[in-house]
Amino acid sequence: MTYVKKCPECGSINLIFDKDRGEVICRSCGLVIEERVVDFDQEHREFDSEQGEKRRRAGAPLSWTKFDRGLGTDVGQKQDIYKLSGKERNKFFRLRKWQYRISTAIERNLKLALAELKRVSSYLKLPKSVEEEAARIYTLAVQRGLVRGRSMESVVAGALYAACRRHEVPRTLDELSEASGIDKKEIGRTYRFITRELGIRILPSNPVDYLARFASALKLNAETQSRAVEILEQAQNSELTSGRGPTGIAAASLYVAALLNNEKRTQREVADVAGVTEVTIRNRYKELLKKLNLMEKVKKSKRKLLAEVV
DNA sequence: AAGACGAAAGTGGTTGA
DNA sequence: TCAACAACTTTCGTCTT
Repeated sequence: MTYVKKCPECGSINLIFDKDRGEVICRSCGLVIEERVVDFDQEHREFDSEQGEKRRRAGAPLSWTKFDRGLGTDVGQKQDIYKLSGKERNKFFRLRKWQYRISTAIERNLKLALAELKRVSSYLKLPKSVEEEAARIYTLAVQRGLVRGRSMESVVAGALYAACRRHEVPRTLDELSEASGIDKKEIGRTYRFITRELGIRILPSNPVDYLARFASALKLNAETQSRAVEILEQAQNSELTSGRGPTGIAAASLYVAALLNNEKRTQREVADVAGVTEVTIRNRYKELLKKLNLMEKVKKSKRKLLAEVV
């Protein structure tokens, strides 16, 4: 189990992993390359299946979407209890009670919250990796006491939004709002709050990430979509994109691309799927025409349309 | 009649003193 | 903490197709 393949000092590939000390050492020059390495290999050999069974210790993979990360034990499962009697049984009930008490507010909160998280995430058809990330963020937020004074649901939504952004599968605040039933502004607020408090850095989302989804919602063909990507790239090169809402830009690019490819959609239609207003599309669209010298192209394609009709 | 366009006023958030 | 500010929205009247 080695991450390092070559010794940075002498370039030798003759490395040895000292399990007891947790170090990777170069055999040629003696340099300690990595300290405190955790050995993930099995620490035993199996000579037959019986030994394997006995020695293998494994469980379900760790998951942040379980409130105790998939670990955990319940005291006293039904069948066990009836095998016992009297004193022993009382002992079990006492233990159960204690466990219930010990499972703090944090854990109970997590249980509920993660259920909610799964609900929203499956509603939005988010990939597993995003769900895991969101669960991690939420868990951190709970541990830091950031949920206090905020509704659990809004923090869940905020965590999901952040996770989406980090994984470059952005959903709009509107979509999140619809899925979770939380006000858009509220989600935005908690999102900003928890990312700031947890020091999560998030790149401004790229309009391109929205194109595919919007295009399919508008039933535009692939050609139009790639046209929109081109337009978007030109726009970014002309610095038309900074400081603007990414959804508005994506929407305007699609609108123009649709015009050019004779697949016209109304501003209203595009505006609706992108969750912006027609006015915003118009503004972006105007800028696109002016700066990218697409004016003639659009007019030309309009003339062509007319000519075809006549 | 529907869509596109543009002006004007309002909203929520950021920034900088 | 407050005011200035940019982006975006809402609303509404007008023009075009």
